[in-house]
Parts: sequence; C-alpha cells; structure tokens
Amino acid sequence: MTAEVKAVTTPASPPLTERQEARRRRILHASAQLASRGGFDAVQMREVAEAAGVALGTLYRYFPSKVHLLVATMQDQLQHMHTTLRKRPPAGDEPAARVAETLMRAFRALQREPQLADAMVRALTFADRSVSPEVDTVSRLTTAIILDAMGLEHPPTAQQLSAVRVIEHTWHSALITWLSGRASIAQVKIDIETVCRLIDLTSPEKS
Amino acid sequence: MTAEVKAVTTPASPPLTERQEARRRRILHASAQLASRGGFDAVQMREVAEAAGVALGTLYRYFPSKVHLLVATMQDQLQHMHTTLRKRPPAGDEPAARVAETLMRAFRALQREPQLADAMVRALTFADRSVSPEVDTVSRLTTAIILDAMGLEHPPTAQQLSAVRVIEHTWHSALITWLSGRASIAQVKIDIETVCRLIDLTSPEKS
DNA sequence: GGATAATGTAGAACAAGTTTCAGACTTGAT
DNA sequence: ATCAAGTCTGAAACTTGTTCTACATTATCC
Repeated sequence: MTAEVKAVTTPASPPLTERQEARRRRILHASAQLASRGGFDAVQMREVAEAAGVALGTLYRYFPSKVHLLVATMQDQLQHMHTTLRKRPPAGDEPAARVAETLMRAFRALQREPQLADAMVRALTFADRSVSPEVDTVSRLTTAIILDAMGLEHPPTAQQLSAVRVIEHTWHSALITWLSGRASIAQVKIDIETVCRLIDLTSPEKS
Repeated sequence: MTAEVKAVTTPASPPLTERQEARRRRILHASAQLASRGGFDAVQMREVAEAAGVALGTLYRYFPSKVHLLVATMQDQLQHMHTTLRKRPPAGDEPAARVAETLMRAFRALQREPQLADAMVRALTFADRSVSPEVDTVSRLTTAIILDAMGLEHPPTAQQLSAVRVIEHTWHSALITWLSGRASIAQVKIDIETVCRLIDLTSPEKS
C-alpha cells in the first residue's frame, strides 16, 4: 500500500536474559509512572529504583543516567504511539494534511499525560553527546512516523527528507514552548500546520 | 529604510544602584567566561560566585537558578549579536535569502564559542515554567533579528509571523542537534535554508 | 556439580544546585 | 547623624544525581 519503513529498534547489543528483560521493563514502567505524576523532577533515581524493586547500582547499570532513562522511556512510548497511529492512518488527501493530522493526533495523546511529555521532551533536548545514539533512535522513530503519514508511493527525495527534518525540529521545539507554558495548544497547531506546507513545496509536480 | 522594530529589553522591575549593576555585570561576565571554557557543566554556581567576587547567596538573589543565569547570559549575548548584525545587513534579494544569511552568520558566531553556545542553548530548552518570562525575552529578541533580516516594507502579516515562529523552532532545534553532535554544520545549513523557503511561500504575491 | 566471571544488593560517600541563617554593611528618609 | 529596611557575606545544611565498595546471587563453562 505505501512505502515500506524498516523497523526502527535498538540494536540490542548483548541479549538479555528473561529476568533482565523483566527488570528493564519494571524500570521503564516505574519511570513512566513517576513521570506521569510530576514530570521531569519527579523522576528521582532512588524512587525509580525502589518502585522497580531494584538496587540503585543496578538501575545505573541498565541506564547510565537519568537522561538515558528518560530517553529510553520516550523510545518506548513512541513505539507504542507508532503502532497505534498505524492502525488508523490519517485521512487527508495531501501528504501535508496527513502529516499535520498525524502530528496533531500525537499531540493530543501527549496532552493526556502532559507531565510524562514534559519529562521525556526535556530529557531529549537536554541530552548531551553521551546520549546521542539513544536520541538518534528517537529521531529515527519520529522520522518513520512522519514518512508513514506522508504515505509516499516512492522513496522520499532528498528535498522531502529535508522537509521532514524541519518538521521534526518544529515539532520538538513547539512541544517545548507548549510544555513550558509559552505557547497555547492552538499556537502549536498553527505551527505544525505552517511547517507542513513545506511538504507541498517539495512534492514532485502534480499537474 | 525598513520596518521599525521596537527595542526588546528587560522590563527592569526595580532600578538597580550602580554597584548592583556592576555586580550583575560581573556575574554575567563570569558566567560567560566559565561557559566558554567547559559549557553547561562548567558553569558551577560556586565558581561563578567566586569569579564574580560575590557571595553565593547574592548570586542567587540576582539569578534564582543556574538556568535563569544562563538564559540571562544568552539575552546578553543576543543583544550584542543583534547590534553586530545590524551593522552589516544581509545582501540577498529575497527575504528568505536574507534571513538564511543572517542566521548562518549568527551560526558562525556561535561556532567560534561552541561551549558557550552549548551552555546557553541547553539552558534555554531545559528551562521550565519558572523561567518563562526570561525565555520569552530571548524569543522576542530572536524574532526581532529575523524580522530585521527580512527587511519588510510593511508590518508582517499573520502568515509571515507564523513562518518566523517556525524558523525559530527550527533554529533552536537544529542548534541542539549540532551541539550534541548529531548533525553536521552542513546539515544545519541545509535545515535553515529549507525552512527559510517558508518565507517565500508566505510573501504577498509579487508578479 | 563446582569454579569463576558477571550481575545484583545495600548502603555509604561524593558532587553540585539550592536553601538557610546569623551577623555585617549600605542606603534612604528623617 | 541616626535609625530602619534592605542587601551582602560566609558558612553550613539539605537535596538529588552519580560513584564506589564490600558482599551475595546468578549464569556460564568445563
């Protein structure tokens, strides 16, 4: 139906045992739980460890910093969102409209858990070089969601990829302004719709 | 020659005495100095206080948090940049080209002090609600720089302001990807040029 | 099944942002 | 000049992310 998108998952360096997988899952769950309550600040490493039933040292073995943990949490949530979004593809006629619709859907999902969104997005933009690989994974995941929404017949052109990059930039930055109370939901909507026009601009001619 | 832009400065709630103004200045200078050395992490409140010859408590009276301090540092630097940029206005024919040129000039300035850029930009995006007014000031300054570069004859339309917002989003987010080593300088250039096309898209028709 | 390396635990210790407090210094009004 | 209010200092205390250590548990390999 549409262009294929390769699975975007972690490279999974050393295979984890079952108990380890379970620990990892408990940690991510605790992280998301605490984040939903009070945002970035409420995710305190000691509390995450306790809630996950794991020693502090172990938590740090799995996730070498709070930012790593929250970025991994975001990966997790994004993966969910990607599959959810795929179930009901956007309805618009134009690629730009479909992308805007998809992002607004994602935005509404974030609005339901604004504190969680806060924790994840703040971690993402605060991440330094040591978290680059993980942040990159999140970025690829986001790109995949947008490309999916475009529903291209052919592989995207370089121009289209540039447009997608800019859309991602806008998406992240607009989220931040919303989370920090400097932009309304309506304003974010406008920004997303504005940037999505770039897609039309880079579409192969059509008439 | 071009549309007027109102001065964008801090509201300056209570007027400071001379000694206080001097203290504030020493603090900002120390902050920028330390940031230039080692980025965000190198700006340690105790060190800033010592370098500025001020007690820790005083530092916190002037700037209620590290993020406040760094955002104020950014205000300061942006103000410099704004006046510098105004001296040699961009040469392009189209507004889009002029904005892109201006932003690339700013980008090159940041490249000369990448650590300082790191500290300021990380603080900016990490800022929570308590810093909103200060972040807003930075945002207005950035908007002013971009509108200046557009060199409009008339006050900007709503569409143009939307485009400027998106450009700002892209600018900030692209900077972050560059600072965290996930995007090359060339890539940032492309992103800026890509988003600047939105300006042409929103120009009143011209032929 | 036992040696051994890797992983996990509990808890102390450390680092840097932030708060607090008692006392000294400025400032502004009278 | 003096008093009151506000400001600054120095130092300690507190919080939370991060690291370290000594020991227990688990996994792996022969």
